[in-house]
Amino acid sequence: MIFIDVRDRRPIYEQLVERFSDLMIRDVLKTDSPMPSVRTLAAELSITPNTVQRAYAELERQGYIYSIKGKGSFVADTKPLLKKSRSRIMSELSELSGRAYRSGISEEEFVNAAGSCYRAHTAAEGGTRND
Amino acid sequence: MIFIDVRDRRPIYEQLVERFSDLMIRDVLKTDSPMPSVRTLAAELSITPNTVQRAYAELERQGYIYSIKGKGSFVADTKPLLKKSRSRIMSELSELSGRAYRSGISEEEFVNAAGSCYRAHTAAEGGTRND
Amino acid sequence: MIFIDVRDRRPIYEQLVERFSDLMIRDVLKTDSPMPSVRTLAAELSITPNTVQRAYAELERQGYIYSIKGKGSFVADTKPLLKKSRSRIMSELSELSGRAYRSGISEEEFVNAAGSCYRAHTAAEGGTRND
Amino acid sequence: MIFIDVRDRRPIYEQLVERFSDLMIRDVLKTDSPMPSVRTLAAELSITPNTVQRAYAELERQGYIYSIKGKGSFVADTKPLLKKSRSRIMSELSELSGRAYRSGISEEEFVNAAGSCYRAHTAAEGGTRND
DNA sequence: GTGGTCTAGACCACA
DNA sequence: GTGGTCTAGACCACA
Repeated sequence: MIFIDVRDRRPIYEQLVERFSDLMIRDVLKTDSPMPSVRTLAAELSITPNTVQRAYAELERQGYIYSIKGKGSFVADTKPLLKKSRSRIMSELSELSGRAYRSGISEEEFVNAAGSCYRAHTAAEGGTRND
Repeated sequence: MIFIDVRDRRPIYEQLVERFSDLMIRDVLKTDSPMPSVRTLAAELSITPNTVQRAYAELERQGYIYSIKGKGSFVADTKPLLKKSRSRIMSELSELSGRAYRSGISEEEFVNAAGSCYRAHTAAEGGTRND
Repeated sequence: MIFIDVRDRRPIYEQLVERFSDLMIRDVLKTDSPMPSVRTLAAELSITPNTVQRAYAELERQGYIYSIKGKGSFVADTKPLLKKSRSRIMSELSELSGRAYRSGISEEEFVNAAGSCYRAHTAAEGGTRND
Repeated sequence: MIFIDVRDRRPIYEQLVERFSDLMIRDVLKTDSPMPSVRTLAAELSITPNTVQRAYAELERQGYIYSIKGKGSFVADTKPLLKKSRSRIMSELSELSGRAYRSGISEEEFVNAAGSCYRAHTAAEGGTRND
């Protein structure tokens, strides 16, 4: 379910954070369901528990999971997170479009770029997701 | 040519920076043409020379104008600036579209939002530009 | 005895939870005395029984009331609840004062703020309580 | 200047974050001045560079320092941070005082507790600071 | 068993 | 030189 992309130049822990948060947002991992234990996942991916731990710590900091000492880590309710994330994206898009306008980028150019940038991500992560 | 929007909650010097850089990017103000002197502009806009000075300092820092002691300020060549600005906008748009994708925003929704955000800026600043 | 503040922007069920828990903590509502039935209270306040139900469910979850099927809801013993709540408040106050100290807030400023914040709540809720 | 308290049960990296942010807020460490390098500080404190790195990462995340790869870490401008921190503390104090009021804690009790909690922190960290 | 911290050391990219 | 990531392993508190 979770794979590490060796060609990806980003650190492993960052990849893990993205993969997991993705699965939660798409509701593949349901609220309150248990995450694999740090050691289990480390063994499965053949990486050190430290790196998994780091990813989990970041996921917890961002509100995607909650950890209970001695019990394990669990998927948090990501709905409020999603809402906040969306509204933030929209406000950044607004700021960005203003700068685009002032840099002489036309509406057509801007909208087209938005579309092709978006599709680039679908392609890039689509493959990984189907594994 | 330059107007201050009293309803705009941003500081005046920031408005001036935006208005001037705008005129340069749209090539209304040509490279090497002289900027109005600090005192002249301050008198015209009925604001303190200090505020104009601050705007000019910021424009110089950003590379939009250059100053020659005893002669005044002049419009810089903004083409390289523009190129850098555009490529930065595109890379931010790419990063943003990835986050949109991962937040469950569809391509259609993202592209539509890009368009309407852009048009919001055209409407808001359109009046100033035609002067 | 129970009023809804239409100007209060919080959801009605949350207001109900606060009003009731308040009355229990101040011992206006005694342990084991019956709560008004869901339908009665809903009619009295001209709100839907659903909202009252939600407030009661929350009060039960927090330990303020207990429900007996077919008989109704009753006020729980709130003394242990109170003790826990107080000790939690004190530990949060301790944590907060540490952060205040480290943010350069003086003892005088902190203590004064504590007092005026407290009085703000007395004023705001004073009216409701006397009814 | 920086010491680790072995009796402190909190993790070392957390102590480091607190000590450093403290020094910045009290303006002992000035904006843009260089932080000791990760390796230097690790050697000085006889701990592993990893732990220092972790503390620096947290300080950067919180906005206290900024790091430039290959150049080092530097003290950030903490003034806006301070302002935000203070306003947050005040709003939490307000929320807390409301809960105190509703838990039957009197104004006098609350204000006194605020004072003695505050003084506890002065005492606890006063000694460390003078070293 | 679980998460969380730390050690001692390696290697990378960047300047 | 600098910060940043990772390994392989130890130990702790908590359940």
